[in-house]
Amino acid sequence: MTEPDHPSVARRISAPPSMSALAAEALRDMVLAGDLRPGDRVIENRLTEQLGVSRPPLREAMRVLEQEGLIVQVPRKGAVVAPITPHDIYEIVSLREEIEQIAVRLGVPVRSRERLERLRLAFANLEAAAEEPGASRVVETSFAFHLAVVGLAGHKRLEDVYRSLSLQMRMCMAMNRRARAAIETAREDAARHRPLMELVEAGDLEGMAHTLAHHGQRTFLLTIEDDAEGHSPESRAWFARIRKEEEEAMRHD
Amino acid sequence: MTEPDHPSVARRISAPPSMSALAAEALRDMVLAGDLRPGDRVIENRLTEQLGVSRPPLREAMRVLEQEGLIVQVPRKGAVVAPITPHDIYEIVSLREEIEQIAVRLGVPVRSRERLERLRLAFANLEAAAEEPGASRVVETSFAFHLAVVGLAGHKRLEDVYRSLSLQMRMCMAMNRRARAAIETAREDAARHRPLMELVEAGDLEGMAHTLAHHGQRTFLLTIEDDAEGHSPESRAWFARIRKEEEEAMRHD
DNA sequence: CGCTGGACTACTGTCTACAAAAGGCAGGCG
DNA sequence: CGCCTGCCTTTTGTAGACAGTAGTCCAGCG
Repeated sequence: MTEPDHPSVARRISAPPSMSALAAEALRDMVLAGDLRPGDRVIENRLTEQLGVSRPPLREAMRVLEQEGLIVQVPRKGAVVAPITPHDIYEIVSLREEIEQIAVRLGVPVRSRERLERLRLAFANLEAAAEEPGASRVVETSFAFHLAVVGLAGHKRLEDVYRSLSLQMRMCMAMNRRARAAIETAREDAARHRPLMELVEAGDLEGMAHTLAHHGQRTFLLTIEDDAEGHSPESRAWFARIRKEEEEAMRHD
Repeated sequence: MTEPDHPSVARRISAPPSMSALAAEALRDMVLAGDLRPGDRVIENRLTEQLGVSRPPLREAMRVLEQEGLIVQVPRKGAVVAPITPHDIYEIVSLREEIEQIAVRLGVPVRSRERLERLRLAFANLEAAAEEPGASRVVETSFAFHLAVVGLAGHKRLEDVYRSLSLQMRMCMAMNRRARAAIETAREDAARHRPLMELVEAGDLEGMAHTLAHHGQRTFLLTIEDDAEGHSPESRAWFARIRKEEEEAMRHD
């Protein structure tokens, strides 16, 4: 008779705090907070004593981070935090935007009550965070809101890709020395979410697609230098186009 | 003096045959070949002696397969080959198609010589495989050709997602008892790749986008039952729409 | 003074072993 | 006869240790 306990309650626990999951979360936070910057080596032994876990769970965690695109593993060399070139920025932002468009096209017509409710909750959180003095929660809740918009489609695979891209984007924001500016922009950007929410409630598909286009770029454009190395032909063209559109939009304000 | 060996040649070996990679490949082949069917449990101990590797590399391999969407891990229950519902089919095929559209839109205008060359190679392989009696290589090379089309965009993240979706699609094809029919369709479908290739050479963006739309569906529609369980509202609507479009297209032939 | 060869260091890849938890099965009791 | 409970088996999660390889640094020679 060790413990009768409650054999049924364990069923509800969807997250038995496995060391791997904990390690993954801690590692992800380190990257997102900028403690680990792109290009930094990720040494297993160092991390194990730093996080207080053994190597196997840490390796699992690194696998997760790799899947999320935050670190890359080189076969016999070890792992590094994913280096970010302008081309990567191009990939992340352009794909992210495309996915938002797809999600809206697929999800808005459905108007699932449950998913709409989740979106409203995310919106409420966002507004609450915008009121707070600290700005860190603004970034987090803003990303959560966008994720909830994509979630309207009820498309798991689409959501997974979007989640990864969002994480990579946050890593980029943490990386850059102009991150503070980015956060401020995010706060100002939060005000733009209200009209978006109204379009959702109205079921205005076209309006949402239009609003979402170039919505994230504005925030993000400030976080990088365009004279950095690692440009590809398409990324160079893309940056030029975005900047021009941005200037145009500024004139209209 | 153990071995002077050739310390320089090892540099060129990009793939030191790590046990994990080997295990991943073997496991993937098992799933794609239908030896492991969706819903089957993936027992670690059984697989280790079957593949002749130890548990750690096998776990790494399972992580890779999970990332590819071929298996799912339930925390304290073990792993199973990803079960496929009609809703999953909807997700896979619809997203795959969207990505092809994006890739063409981004990639065709660039006309990178190197990527075009890769595509031509894939096309040559496909034509060669279509001549052979065995049909297995037709499926493989057909998927490779489509991947090369997506590769035109030079968008790594887009390609990765596409690769995953293709693998899941192949798993579905292996799963179904009407797989033989699907393969035959793929062979007939191979003939349709020639006009697509010509559109690429001509740089006809609109034409490609139009040709790619509903291109894969035809092949794939045969591989599933529409009366299966696991439908969602959107998947049901999607199936209905696709079937109608398909019938329409048949009439035009 | 520069280059090349070798040895060293430190990291990753792999394996064996242990502990804990969940599910299945059998036996007993109501 | 059915249900509940306790044990057992199976399987995963975790830990620590070992070997192999790649990169680096130093010393010796040209």
